[in-house]
Amino acid sequence: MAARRGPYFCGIDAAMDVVSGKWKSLILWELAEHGVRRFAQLRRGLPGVSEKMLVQQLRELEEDGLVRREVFPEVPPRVEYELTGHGVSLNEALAALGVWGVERMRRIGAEKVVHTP
Amino acid sequence: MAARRGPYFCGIDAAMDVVSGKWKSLILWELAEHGVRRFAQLRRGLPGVSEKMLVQQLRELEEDGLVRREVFPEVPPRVEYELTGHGVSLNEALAALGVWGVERMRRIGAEKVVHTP
DNA sequence: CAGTATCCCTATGGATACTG
DNA sequence: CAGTATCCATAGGGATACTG
Repeated sequence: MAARRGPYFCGIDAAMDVVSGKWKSLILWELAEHGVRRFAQLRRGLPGVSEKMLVQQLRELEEDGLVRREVFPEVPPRVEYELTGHGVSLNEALAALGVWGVERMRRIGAEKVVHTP
Repeated sequence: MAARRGPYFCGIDAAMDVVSGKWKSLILWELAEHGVRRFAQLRRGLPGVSEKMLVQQLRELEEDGLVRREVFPEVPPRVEYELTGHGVSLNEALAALGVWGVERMRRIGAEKVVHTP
C-alpha cells in the first residue's frame, strides 16, 4: 500500500511511511545513482526482486510523488523512471542513514549482495 | 524478527533492516529525547502501541545492540531502557529523515497524532 | 519489453486475558 | 509494574504463468 496521509507521531514516522517496503529505498538509490532507468534495468540492478514487487513498489513511489513514470508509446514498449524533486531530497536525507548502515555492516561483518549480471 | 546479518545491498539496506518495524524509530526517538525510560513511560509516550508490540520491538532493538535494558530486582518490578552508543548514532542519522518527514507532513497536510495522557 | 493475473505462505501486528 | 500467553486478521511478499 502507498503511504497514508497521517496522522503521524513525528517527521521520522512520516518519512518511514513512504520508504517502508522491502525495495523502496533501494529503488530510490538506484535511480539517484543512474538518473533515468528503464524497468528491465531496475530489475537487473535489484537482484532477487520479482516483477510483481518491482511494479508494485514503483507504483507506490509514484503515488507518493517520489518517482515519475514516463511511458513511450512504442513497440516494443519503453517505460522510464526517474526521481522527482521530492525523491531527490528524500534520497539526500537517507544519506546519513546509509553511512550508519555501512558502519553497521563492518561491525557485524555482513556481506554485500553479489550482483549477478 | 530482529535484523538479519546480511547480505545487504548497501548501507541504507542494512540500516533500514534494524529500524523497520512500526514502532522502532519512535522508540529510539522517545529514548533519545528523555534519556532513560521505564516500560510504562514508553507505553504512554506511544499512544496506540500494544504491550505485546512494545515488548517485542524493544527486545529486537536490544538484540540488535541499539537499546540497553536494565532490570531492577524490586517489588514492584522496575525495568529501565536507554539507548546504547549505536542507538544514539542511529538516531542522529535519522535526524535528516525527520526533517524531510516534517516537510512532507506540511506538504500533504497530515495531522499529528494526538497525545492523550 | 513491460507488465497482469493467480495462488499461496508467512511475518507483522492487533485484542484480550492472565501472572510473578 | 512489567510483562506472558493466546488467538486472530491482514498485508507483505514470493513463484509462476500469461499478454498487448
